[in-house]
Amino acid sequence: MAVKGISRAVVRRLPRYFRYLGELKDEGVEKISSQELSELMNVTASQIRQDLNNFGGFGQQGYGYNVSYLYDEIGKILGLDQRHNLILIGAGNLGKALAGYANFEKRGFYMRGVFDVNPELKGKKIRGIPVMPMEDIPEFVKKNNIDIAVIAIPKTAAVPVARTLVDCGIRGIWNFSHVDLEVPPTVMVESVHLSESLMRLSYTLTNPSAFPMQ
Amino acid sequence: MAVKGISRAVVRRLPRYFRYLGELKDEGVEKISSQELSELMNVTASQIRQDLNNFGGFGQQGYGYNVSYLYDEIGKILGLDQRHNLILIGAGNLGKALAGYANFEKRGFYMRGVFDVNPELKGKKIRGIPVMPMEDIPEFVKKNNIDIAVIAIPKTAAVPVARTLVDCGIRGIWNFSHVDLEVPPTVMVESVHLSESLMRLSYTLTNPSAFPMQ
DNA sequence: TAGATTGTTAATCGATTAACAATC
DNA sequence: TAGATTGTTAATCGATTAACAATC
Repeated sequence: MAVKGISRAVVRRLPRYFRYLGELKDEGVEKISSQELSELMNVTASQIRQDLNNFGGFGQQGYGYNVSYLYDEIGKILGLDQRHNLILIGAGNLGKALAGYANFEKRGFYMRGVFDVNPELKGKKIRGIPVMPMEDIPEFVKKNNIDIAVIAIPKTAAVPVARTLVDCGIRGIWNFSHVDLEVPPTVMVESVHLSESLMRLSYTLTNPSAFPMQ
Repeated sequence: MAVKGISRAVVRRLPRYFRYLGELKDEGVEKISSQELSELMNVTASQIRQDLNNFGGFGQQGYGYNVSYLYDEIGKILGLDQRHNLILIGAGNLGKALAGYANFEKRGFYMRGVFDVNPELKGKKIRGIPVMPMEDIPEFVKKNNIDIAVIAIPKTAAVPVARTLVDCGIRGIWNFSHVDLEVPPTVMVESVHLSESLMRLSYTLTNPSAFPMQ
């Protein structure tokens, strides 16, 4: 299933296809053409066909795409058929919000441990998981086969924590701190810079002429 | 300052420039060349110069860019010199995390009201702001000159709320619900689809060959 | 002035769209 | 078979990079 040489632009769009197909599936829609899907998603049918064909021929000429099959296939491409063990670092408001996101488990993401610098939180439970002190991270990651760390702490703390995580063999980091973490090329980082997102909204409000069509 | 015809790619990068320049400024760095900044940010110097020149000549040949001046100018381009009045819709974990983000005020974003469907929350305070019932939204938006609504509620609730907001003249929506909100072209929507972000991370973990260089 | 570095044009690269032959 | 729609190639468009003249 894994295909190399997929452009970033395509990867960025895949989860959105997955979301729309999931909704169609829930609505009981059995088949859809690239044309119909393109109208739903506000993209071109050509782009949909090009994107999907990076991974194989999922459709059938004269028919279209089987919604349920395509949904499953994109899920596999995204690795959602596999289990991932996560830890959360930072049990503040944002961390709690992320840990509490119920759908994660449905997609194979299991929160296994929560860590925080605040000693008062030690032993308290977030979603049934006791909060542990930061120094326990390395042992926990190794013993529990942790793939992904969710970083929801200030940037000054995030940099050394990322180093620790890399040293104990983490594979991926979902980064919410306001810094671009530098890691070896084998470690994948996906950052969500919330303040940058808000600034983009601010830009479009300040410069409405910039996007006349949307 | 507002310039039209700026590409999406440039707008996406602007807040990142702003972040790096802010850090340089805090470190007391006075001037920087596109070359130096490019090494710091892992982009090309050419791209930096092209991006900045969309908005004017902020540099000086033979010298480089004045950090503090460039920081201020990009801030103005992003509209961060202006005040924005926000409301939060949805006082769950994520909503609380967003309301509690202290730096917002520093950038001119003021949280004025919080709304939630849960009657038990009514009158309780989030960051000093009492939670109000959803039906109070229209009056509150109009009376308090609200620009931006932050939507942190499930998608089924988000769709009708967005309609209400549009009807009472909201200018921008910062959308955290898992749906693409459909609004008139005069209303700006910036969506943060957290689950899509996590799926992209999952993809890169499942298909490591896809990004050999980062 | 000489050296450095921008601003900007031209060249390249990559991503999107259009078109159509293949095929169900 | 005829009609529909994919898979895929070719054309277009846009974004990035390279190069260098302008200029501080």
